[in-house]
Amino acid sequence: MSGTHTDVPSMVATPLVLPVVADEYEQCPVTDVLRRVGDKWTVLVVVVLGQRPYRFNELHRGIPGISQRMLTRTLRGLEEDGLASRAVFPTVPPSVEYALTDLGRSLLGPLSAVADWAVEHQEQIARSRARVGQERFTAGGVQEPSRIAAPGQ
Amino acid sequence: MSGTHTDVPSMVATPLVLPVVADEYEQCPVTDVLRRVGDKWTVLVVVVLGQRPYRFNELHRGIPGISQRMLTRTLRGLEEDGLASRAVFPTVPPSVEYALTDLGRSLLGPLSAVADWAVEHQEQIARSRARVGQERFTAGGVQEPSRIAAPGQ
DNA sequence: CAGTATCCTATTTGATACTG
DNA sequence: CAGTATCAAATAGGATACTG
Repeated sequence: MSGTHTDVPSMVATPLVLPVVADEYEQCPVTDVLRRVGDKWTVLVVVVLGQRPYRFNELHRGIPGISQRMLTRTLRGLEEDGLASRAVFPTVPPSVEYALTDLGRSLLGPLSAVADWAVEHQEQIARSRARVGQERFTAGGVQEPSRIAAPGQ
Repeated sequence: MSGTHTDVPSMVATPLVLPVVADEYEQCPVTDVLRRVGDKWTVLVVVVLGQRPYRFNELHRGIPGISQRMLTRTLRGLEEDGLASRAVFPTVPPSVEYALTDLGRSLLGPLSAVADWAVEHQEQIARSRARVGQERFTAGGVQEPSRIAAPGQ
């Protein structure tokens, strides 16, 4: 990470002294977006809207499995953050068009960095999960009786 | 996003036909990592471990606000995915050292892309939230009576 | 069409106490 | 020191029904 947001100590010795109060993390912009982006549907909606503007039910059909309620909530969230726009056309029946804003489109790049990483390493991760699952079933021993003799305090 | 994982239609016309079953998204590697990374503590722990290895209570002190339970769970998750390693030294009292693996370190880059985006746009997002909050209080009208007359069904 | 309202379940997180 | 166990609270998510 860049280090601009929540300054983790540059390289201080134990004990580490973070310049933060107990819950400053709650307001950390990085934690903030990652939690939004980490919810169940946001990324998917952003990616789909990244293709072109969509109307509500069109999105609903386009993202199988999402409930009307969650689609609404997700879109409201994106709108609130200025990532998507909502344009209402007073026709009958009404038509509402959602589209990414410039800000929303600017997120597509960074997002794909993580996405690419995920795709690239998915097998390795899957293998790790399987292996750790096995180890839980078998072993009970200590891995490395080496290196450190006694911990500092 | 790269398009390798969940192929969103390249640019097909309405109605869009996603080549996915209802809940294939649940197993999408991208959704998968983003949900892990979107939890409350994982990114923070990864970033701190990105500095150097830490022992358990050292991490606990280094991340104010995290409970012992969540620190354990977060670390177990990272370990399971192969992002962090856990080395037990059979001293008395016991000493356990956590560190990022190569895989874990390889995530730092992609993560910082999103992190930098968040830092860069945090004010714009904050302003948007404030503005939308205001609009909820005031307006009730339609924004754009323009462009479309009647929606296609 | 594009939602809202309500109810309910599941998952996440936190607080507290105890242990090898 | 490095956890585990248990319980409670908060939040996310889903199903269903109704509406301008």
